[in-house]
Amino acid sequence: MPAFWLIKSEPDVFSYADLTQAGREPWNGVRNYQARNFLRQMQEGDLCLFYHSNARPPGLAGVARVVRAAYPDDLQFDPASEYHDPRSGPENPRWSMVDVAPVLALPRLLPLDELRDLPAWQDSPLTRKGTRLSVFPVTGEQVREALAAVGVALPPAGGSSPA
DNA sequence: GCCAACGTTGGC
DNA sequence: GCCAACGTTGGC
Repeated sequence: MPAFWLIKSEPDVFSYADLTQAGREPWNGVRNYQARNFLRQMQEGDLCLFYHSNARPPGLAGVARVVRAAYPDDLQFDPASEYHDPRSGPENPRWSMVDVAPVLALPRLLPLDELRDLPAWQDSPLTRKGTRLSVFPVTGEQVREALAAVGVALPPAGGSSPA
């Protein structure tokens, strides 16, 4: 039974369309412990709602799938990277990443404003004021409601099974 | 271990 | 571009 997550990205930096084009992408650069801990819980096959933050409007753009579970984020070792962490070394990697692949582009962006109106989204790090967490779990009901709002169903690619 | 200063996130 | 909220850093 796959779990469900939400991952944020600024579309100016990396959009869902970019993921579609890339086919697969390491989800690197996460430098927050709570988000990292969620990354480490991800399993291959888990589905991720792909959220566009710092966008107009912000909202859900697509669904992605975890295609590789957590492994060390290579950018932390790269002095030239803005994500370099001098406290981290190959023997004591501090930061993790997963690989994700596109599953489904939503037929239209589902804006944050509409998400706020959905019953299952009343209590979420996304809609809670002041929360900036960029990776967190969502419920199956949240996924179902969000997809229903744009007229699509849970993609079978995630391995969702009937009850 | 406290806490002020600072940096970042992200909606507006 | 503004700014509220929050995480991290570092002096003590």
